[in-house]
Amino acid sequence: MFSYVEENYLKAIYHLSQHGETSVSTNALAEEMKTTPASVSDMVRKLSKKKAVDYQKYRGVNVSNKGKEIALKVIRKHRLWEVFLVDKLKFKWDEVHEIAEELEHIKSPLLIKRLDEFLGFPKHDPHGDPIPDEDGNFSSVKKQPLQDTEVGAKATVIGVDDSSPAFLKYLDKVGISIGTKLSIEDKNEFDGSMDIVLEESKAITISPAAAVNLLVVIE
Amino acid sequence: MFSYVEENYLKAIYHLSQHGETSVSTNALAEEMKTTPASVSDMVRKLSKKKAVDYQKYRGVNVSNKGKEIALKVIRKHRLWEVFLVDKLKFKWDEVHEIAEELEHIKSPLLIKRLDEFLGFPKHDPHGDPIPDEDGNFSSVKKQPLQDTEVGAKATVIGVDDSSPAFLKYLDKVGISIGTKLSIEDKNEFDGSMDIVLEESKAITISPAAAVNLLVVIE
DNA sequence: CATTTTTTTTAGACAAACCAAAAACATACC
DNA sequence: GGTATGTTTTTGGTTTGTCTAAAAAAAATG
Ligand SMILES: [Mn+2]
Ligand SMILES: [Mn+2]
Ligand SMILES: [Mn+2]
Ligand SMILES: [Mn+2]
Repeated sequence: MFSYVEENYLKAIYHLSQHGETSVSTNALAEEMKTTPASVSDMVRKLSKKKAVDYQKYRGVNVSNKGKEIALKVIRKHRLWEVFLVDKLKFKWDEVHEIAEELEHIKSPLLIKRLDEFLGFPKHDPHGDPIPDEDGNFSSVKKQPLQDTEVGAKATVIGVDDSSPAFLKYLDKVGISIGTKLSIEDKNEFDGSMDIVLEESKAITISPAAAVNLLVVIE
Repeated sequence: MFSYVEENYLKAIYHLSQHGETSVSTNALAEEMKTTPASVSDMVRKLSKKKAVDYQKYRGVNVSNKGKEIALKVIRKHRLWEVFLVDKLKFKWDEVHEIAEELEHIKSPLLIKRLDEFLGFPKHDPHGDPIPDEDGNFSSVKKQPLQDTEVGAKATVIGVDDSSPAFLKYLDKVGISIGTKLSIEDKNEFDGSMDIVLEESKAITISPAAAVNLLVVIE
């Protein structure tokens, strides 16, 4: 029905539309998919013909209900496999994304049902992202970038906005993981960096680049 | 390096060459791959250019050392995933082949290493077939079709030569699985059927069609 | 409203897989 | 040894999926 490339496009469109604007531009999508706007235009027209996206020329794209369903199924599979890799096969959280990119395209729905059961119906993946259920529903708490959190607040890390190994390794190094509690001590006007204290009283300073990608929930 | 279709071809060539003749004919391969001789000729030429098969026109194909290595890696992955599906996800032995056909093409070698470890380094898949190690070595006991076994012999079922759901379901129904011990009571000249008694003293008669596909080792 | 930027279309390319029909070949029988 | 027979290869072509450079069109900007 849908090739794995088409599935990847739908996932990317869904992702970008969640993140930023209502409508996803051709150029933004081209950058995300590491390809050219012309290729994106081609594919988007194809997906539109298949009713997987809503698309008006020059107006950007959005997943249709059908497209959203497909995207969420792929996301569900991706995240469940990530849990499997970390919980069962002892991978580290920065090692699983690439492998899950392949596994997410395995078709069998029964496989995913059984995998979900085997993993104990997890609600979040190793990066703190929620796992949609079979119907595409998932609970979302109102998380925010650490960057946007007030001085004096106490917060808990519940996710990351950048799952690159570089960032995840950095977090490991400074001692931050999903569930880490922290308090914001100060923001430095000069360079936008933030002084925070982790639950075990460890004091660190983190850059704005890190702070925008660290998602927290306020206590 | 090799597409999943190429991997499937190599697996099929290896399989046919193990089974029957030294050299695999175009027609035999076409039948196995459910395609036409013309397509096979095409692909075989391509694989030959890539040094994955030894091939002389009109003389049939064989996997090269390189091709054998690839085939055995795919077979290893296939069988490990089958063990995973049956042992961990509670699939039945007749349900796993299709899914493993997809999973066997996932690339990460580390994934397979960890999976092997997670499964406790199994030596055989759910159908009794040996799982090659990382270097492509596997132990093979001298199994034979039940068909070729003498009246009066006692034997243990160690594999099947046909993994189709139809056959596996039939075996479930009559109470035969890997490890079942049985004794051969009689062969009926008339239709080639065999009377056997299973370990729990259950007496059954099985057709030649079943007997050729049931692999046993004599005690 | 004119210039710049963004987006789309056009026109073409490539690669992987597939197949029907024609041609070439091997070999087995007379 | 010649010829009929079945097998294999080649030819020529299709489909699907993806990609790009460059031209054209639309939108945004000042
Ligand atoms: Mn991921
Ligand atoms: Mn993730
Ligand atoms: Mn199998
Ligand atoms: Mn098997």
